[in-house]
Amino acid sequence: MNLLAELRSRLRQALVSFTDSPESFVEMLKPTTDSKFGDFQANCAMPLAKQHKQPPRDLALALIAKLDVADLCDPPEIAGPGFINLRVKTDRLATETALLCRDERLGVTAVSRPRTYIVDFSSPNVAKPMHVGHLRSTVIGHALYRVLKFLGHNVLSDNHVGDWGTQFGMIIYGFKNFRDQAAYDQAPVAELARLYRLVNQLSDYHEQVANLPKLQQQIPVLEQAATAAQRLAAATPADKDAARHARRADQDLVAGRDAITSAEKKITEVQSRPELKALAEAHPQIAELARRETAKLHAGDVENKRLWDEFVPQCLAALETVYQRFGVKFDMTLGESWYNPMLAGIVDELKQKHLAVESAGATCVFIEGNDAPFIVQKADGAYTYATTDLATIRHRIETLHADASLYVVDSRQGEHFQLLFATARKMGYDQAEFRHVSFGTVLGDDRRPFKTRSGDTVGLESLLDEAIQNARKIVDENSGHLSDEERGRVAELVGIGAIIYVDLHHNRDSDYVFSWEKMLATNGDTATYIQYAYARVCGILRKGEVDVAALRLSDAPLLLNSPAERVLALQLNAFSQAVADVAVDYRPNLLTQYLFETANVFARFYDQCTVLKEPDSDIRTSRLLLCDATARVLKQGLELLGIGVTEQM
RNA sequence: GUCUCCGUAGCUCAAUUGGAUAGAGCGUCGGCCUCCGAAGCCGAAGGUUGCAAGUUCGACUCUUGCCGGGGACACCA
Repeated sequence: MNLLAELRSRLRQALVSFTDSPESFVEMLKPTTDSKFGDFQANCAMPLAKQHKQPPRDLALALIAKLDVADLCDPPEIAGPGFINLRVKTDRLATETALLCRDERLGVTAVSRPRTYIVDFSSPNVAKPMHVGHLRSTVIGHALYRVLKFLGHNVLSDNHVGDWGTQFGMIIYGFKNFRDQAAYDQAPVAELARLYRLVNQLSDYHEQVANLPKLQQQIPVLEQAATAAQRLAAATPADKDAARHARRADQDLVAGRDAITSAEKKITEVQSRPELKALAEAHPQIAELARRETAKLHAGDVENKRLWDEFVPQCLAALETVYQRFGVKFDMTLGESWYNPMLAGIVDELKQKHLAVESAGATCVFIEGNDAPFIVQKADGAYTYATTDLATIRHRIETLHADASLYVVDSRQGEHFQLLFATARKMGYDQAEFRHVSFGTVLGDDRRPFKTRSGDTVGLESLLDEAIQNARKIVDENSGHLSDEERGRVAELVGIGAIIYVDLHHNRDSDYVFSWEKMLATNGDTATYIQYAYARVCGILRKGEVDVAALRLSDAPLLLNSPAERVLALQLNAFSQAVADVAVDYRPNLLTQYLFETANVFARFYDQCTVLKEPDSDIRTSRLLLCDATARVLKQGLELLGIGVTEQM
């Protein structure tokens, strides 16, 4: 039984004589913030009292009189301004826990009305190797996918890869002009990645060379503006606008100088290397030519399409190896190219419905309240990712019959999704839920957003390798009892688990600072801590040669005589709620938090209650039941997050 | 200029969406292995939640203003 849900349901019944809309008050029943207040607290008496113009404690008293929880709780107590504190009867907790220990799904009941969810995550550009910037989408999306599925929903994961954009023009251009055939034969994807970087760098070089004079000319202007603004601000100290302008002008000047430094750096990088310089000089129009290759591909050029057909499967296969290491599987990988045939139809429909209009040569949808247009066709006739995303929505709703579509994408794309969803609703797709499950940026040590262009980005593969290597060192120090092969397997679980956990345990809205130290940590609030707790429970069951199947089949009672046992039992009963909470607002960190607490509560239990050495056989059996259930909760919970466990480490 | 997000312990982050004394981890200091796995447990120090007003029984959370920072803003996805 989900105790919280049950108590809320009881409260709902009690509330009918106090309010017509009990739901918001029902949700004010929560686990206590401090165990001295009992197990659950209802905070609804205060706001209700206000509605009824009564003293809150009086209202709390009246509410308690209507609240039928005698079978579940000790008599409710009123505390402070009108908090109602509930403490679950220990014998009732014991019988509930006994049931939980026998339940295959650990108290998590499947939803009564399953929905069809599409979870859209990871979605890298197939032309470039994945880097740490792709971590969050992949890891968060995968966790949500597994949680929703476990809750009984019908869930499809979709990797909406970028396989049709300008980057392929660059690769094709690079392939035609710069390829190292031997390198390509040996490691095609690496060679393609090199070609992409090369073409990108050369295009960038010419752009910077062209831009630099303009940037330099601007400096005196900016300097003048800054001094003038400062003078004005100094002359009128009370004028806040003047002060703000002065600061702004200062910032603009700094930004202008930074732009020059950055441009100069890019230019010298090419010029300082003769072979690069020669290539740059030989290909002055490279950016335009690469764009033309893209256009030819889109127009159906035979040669470019042949190259594309050759490249894409190899790129996808390379991505697949990374996903395998993370244990991620997609139900579909429908990239941009897949929607290509539908794009013209989308634009036609938008025009027909008078949703799209022409503006400056481009076809745009304007959403009231937004200055920026939603461009569905560029002036040159090319479609954009806006068009693709609309086609994707149509497919998901008309063919896949999705009730909800989750886009696990960087928060920087918030405006795009706002416009996308608004446009989709105008097109008539207004029944389904569209949700941008946004997440914050991964920052560098300098607290600045991780830049992909800088060249210093950490590849996802090397991140994994490093984590596993580091874990291996720690495993070697700690696990003399394991064979070489077993240690390798454990190091992989620990290393990859650490990475996944670091990402998931942050609130997804927050930015977080990438740090090797934290990525590799195996103590504290980490996956390793929980995996270790799991291994310790398994150690008990193994040493005791416990037949867990028989144990679960037995009708042995749960005995909760010591505080540590009671706390553990309560914690295990909260599993179903923790899983459900993740799905409410798509927040996996609620589950990492729960699992860390569970492991922590178990560690205290482990410290305070002997199991195998317990002389009283009833108590021993009861504790073994708790151990078994703890192991299963930890394992199930970590697996929902995409993290594996091992019985020995 | 418009829009948007953020500011919490030395560091990295939470805070059940308005609840009781703001919590974890790391780091620091101090205890605990003749006892089921010490990758562990227990304890201590560490805070004017950027600043100022307001809303109310009650504010990290909501409102306004200010300070500081990130990000997005017409043809890249």
